[in-house]
Amino acid sequence: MLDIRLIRDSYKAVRENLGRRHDPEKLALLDRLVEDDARWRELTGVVNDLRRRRNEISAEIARVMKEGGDALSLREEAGKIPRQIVDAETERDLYGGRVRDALMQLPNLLHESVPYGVDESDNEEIRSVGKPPAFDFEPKSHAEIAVGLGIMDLERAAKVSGSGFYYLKNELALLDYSIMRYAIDHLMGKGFVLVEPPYMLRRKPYEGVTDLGDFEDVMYKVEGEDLYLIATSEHAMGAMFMDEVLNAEGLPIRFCGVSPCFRKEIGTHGKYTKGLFRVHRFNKVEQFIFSLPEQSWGLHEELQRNCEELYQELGIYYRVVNVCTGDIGSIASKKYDVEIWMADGEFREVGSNSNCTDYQARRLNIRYRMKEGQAPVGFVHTLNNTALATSRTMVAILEQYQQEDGSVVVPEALRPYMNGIEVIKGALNPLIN
RNA sequence: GCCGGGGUAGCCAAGCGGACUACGGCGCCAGUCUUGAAAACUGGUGCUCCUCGGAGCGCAUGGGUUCGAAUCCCAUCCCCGGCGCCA
Repeated sequence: MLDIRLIRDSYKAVRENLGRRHDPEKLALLDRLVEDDARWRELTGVVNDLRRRRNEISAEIARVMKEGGDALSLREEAGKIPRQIVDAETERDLYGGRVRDALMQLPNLLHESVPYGVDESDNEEIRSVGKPPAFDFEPKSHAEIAVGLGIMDLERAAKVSGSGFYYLKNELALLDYSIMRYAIDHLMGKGFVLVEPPYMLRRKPYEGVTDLGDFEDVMYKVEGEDLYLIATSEHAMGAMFMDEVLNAEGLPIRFCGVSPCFRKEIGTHGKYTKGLFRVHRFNKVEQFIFSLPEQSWGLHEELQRNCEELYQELGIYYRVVNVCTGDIGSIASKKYDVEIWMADGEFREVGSNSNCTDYQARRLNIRYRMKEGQAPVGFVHTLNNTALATSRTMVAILEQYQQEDGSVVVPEALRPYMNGIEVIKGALNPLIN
């Protein structure tokens, strides 16, 4: 959420910034917001005047009655006011509600270093690390490999749950847990606090962390309850300090969240959906930071280094892009995506790293104070980064570490977590195909 | 799930239809004093709007009763205790 006062004071600059997103609807929304806000302020004055009249007369009635007098005519006059107040309030609230709704729909302001562009083809490649594996055979997709090894079953998952689900077995299930433990150990070693959050959130905190459109396209709602399955632990961790004031001396707070992620993936037809790449549930280890405003840009780079270390130690070939103004989404002020190289020669996103500045914090009312006992001075900044999403990391490992015979070499960094398994051969469970 | 008790400012806490302009304390800020600090004393300490002098709002949240609600009524949420159920 943007600061209404910033919009009032710097309308032109805000409009120009939002204009870089190639979304004319948002600009129209902004213009309407400014008009509605002016009307709201006008009506607030009217309501205040009426309330002042009422308060004055009520005080007069109290005084007269205390002196044993009869306040009949005053009471009659006072009796007319509530109706007027209700009418004026009703109109004021109409505009107030419109202002609030518009504020909740306006995206974050973009950082100046975000490249200008229309869609993902305009994202700016910053660097690539590693190199494509030198196969002297025709490489297979991860789905072919995993099904071939008998360590993944998509058909039976589709039978009972529909497409986008999977059964993982033996080495691949173990690989999933190994990736999580590997990422957890890496981040805890850097002082991140490990958090296993609630897997469901109420609507109100959820509106604070995400785009409202996600309630239709992304999150699963629990029937008959005010609860939504989390699409990422980012959401549960961001909401954690809702309506609180944090002490500056305790910032930044670094969290390492681990959870399953549930996503409807509505509107993703036509995108790459094979195998484990785009699924309705996967596990993820997430970095999340609450910081002071002046710390967040430095921390954004720190998160990026941390997650790239994870890919580098795994020996995965990847590249980093600076996501452009047309592709960045509404919450982030700046976003880096990490994309892995896949066996068909394409790079695809495995994780992203966002500085959300004060956008989520203002929606969630998470402020900070300089010292215990002092008044809050502003909103914290929040940052989130996919350390490792297990599903897509497994895609990278299966495709980049595959061998001609269909087996897959386990990256050395994961072997301690894989009971020492060096090569996945799929021989552990011969009776189930 | 049932029965009690509760939710008041950053924290603790009083008030329980009209002088509430929400008692008091802690913390915090400023001033006095001091070489400096502490202590002591004095004042301040939430949000919104505008015509910067004010006004309005604020007692978990949302409704209602009333000329007037922190106070009475209803609903919801959360916390504590007891009972029930349970991995």
